Amino acid sequence: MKSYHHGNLKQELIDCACKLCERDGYTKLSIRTLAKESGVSQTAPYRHFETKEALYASVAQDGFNKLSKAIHVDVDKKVTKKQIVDMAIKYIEFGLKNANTYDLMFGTAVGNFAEYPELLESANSSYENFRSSFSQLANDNDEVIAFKCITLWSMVHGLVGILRKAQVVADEPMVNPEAGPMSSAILIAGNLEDHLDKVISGIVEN
Amino acid sequence: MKSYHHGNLKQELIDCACKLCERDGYTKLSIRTLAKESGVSQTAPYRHFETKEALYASVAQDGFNKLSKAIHVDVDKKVTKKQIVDMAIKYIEFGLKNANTYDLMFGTAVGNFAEYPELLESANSSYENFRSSFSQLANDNDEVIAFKCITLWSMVHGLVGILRKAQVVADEPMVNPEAGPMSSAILIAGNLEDHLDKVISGIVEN
DNA sequence: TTTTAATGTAAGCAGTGTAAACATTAATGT
DNA sequence: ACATTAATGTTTACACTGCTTACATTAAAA
Repeated sequence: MKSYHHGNLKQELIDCACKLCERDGYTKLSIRTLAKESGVSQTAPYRHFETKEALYASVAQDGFNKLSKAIHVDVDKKVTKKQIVDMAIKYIEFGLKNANTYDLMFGTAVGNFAEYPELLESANSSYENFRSSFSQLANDNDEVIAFKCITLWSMVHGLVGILRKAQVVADEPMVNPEAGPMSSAILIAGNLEDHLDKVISGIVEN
Repeated sequence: MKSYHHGNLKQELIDCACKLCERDGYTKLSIRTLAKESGVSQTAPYRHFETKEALYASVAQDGFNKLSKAIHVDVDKKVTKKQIVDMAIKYIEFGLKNANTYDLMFGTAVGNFAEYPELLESANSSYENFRSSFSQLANDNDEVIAFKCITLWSMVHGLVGILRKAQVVADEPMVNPEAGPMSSAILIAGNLEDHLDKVISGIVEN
């Protein structure tokens, strides 16, 4: 027989929420079904998450941790441009494969990261991974590096959003550059590495 | 006394929804309060919008129309680089000033634009404005132009997302490039025109 | 071993999207 | 001019949501 106390409810809720958020989108997630899934009463989750947003924050944090792993490159040896290109590709792949989680990480569902210090830490750490790797590629002072990082990050982050929209209409038989932004986006997706190589070169040597 | 039929309910609902969505975020919008606002029964809106998503689609469409106006440049004379830089700035300003509407336009609240042909049309038209202006700047074939357009759009679109996150912590007293992505983003925001000029040059001449 | 804090439950409020059945009126065809 | 029909509105109701309050159980601390 099961005991009154669950023992590991918080983590189980997070794990389950991560799965459900990614599968159905965070909009569809309800605390009640989450509780049911863990065999616990409707209001039990509120002992571990003050609000639904707090739960979202945990899911987002988990997302940033996974992102960090996904884009990690070994910083011991000198970082090459190919590695940064690879990093960008990994980033984009992460955004596309974990689209719903990505929404939680970069959308407005969690209004202010500062209210969730652990989330803020994971998010900043993700960026710091990227920044420190990139900084080995460009011979610039910190401020210029910061500019270039944001430029690259913006582009890659923007691409994720645009490629996702494109996938919705991706079963078009023919891709015509004049047929709208989405077709063009697909064009890029089929050629991602070359594209990023060019763009990153442009950013670094400027 | 007021008549049984409203006369202009659909448009009034859209207008009201646009306002409320922008003010409070689309998450907070409820069909019931919307109906109340127009002095009509709770379910009346369903005569004009099959689902809440359909209403969102109308708000998003309105957003794309406004975006088109905001970034419009006169195409009669030869387009200059300064005009494209200006366009980018206007785009970013639009995204920041109409952040909640922007979410509706580029988020996942409206799953598939193809289900709302008018929305799709407005969205494509926005992009076509941008593309045709940009194409006058770069002497390339359609495919290369498509690539460059998506690159610039991605960057600008990505910047909107990142700058928005940055604003949340914008009251930091000191901005230090090493203090995380958000501080760096603010750095860019204070220098947007120069930054974009450089980036756009990089994209065009490549 | 008592006290206390952490973690669980039960019941209930106010709000939501939306479906179904019905009412009123504007538009249309003869 | 009038009957019919389609459009647009209302009422009622269902199943669901986040969250609050009051209470129960048990693990941890004194």
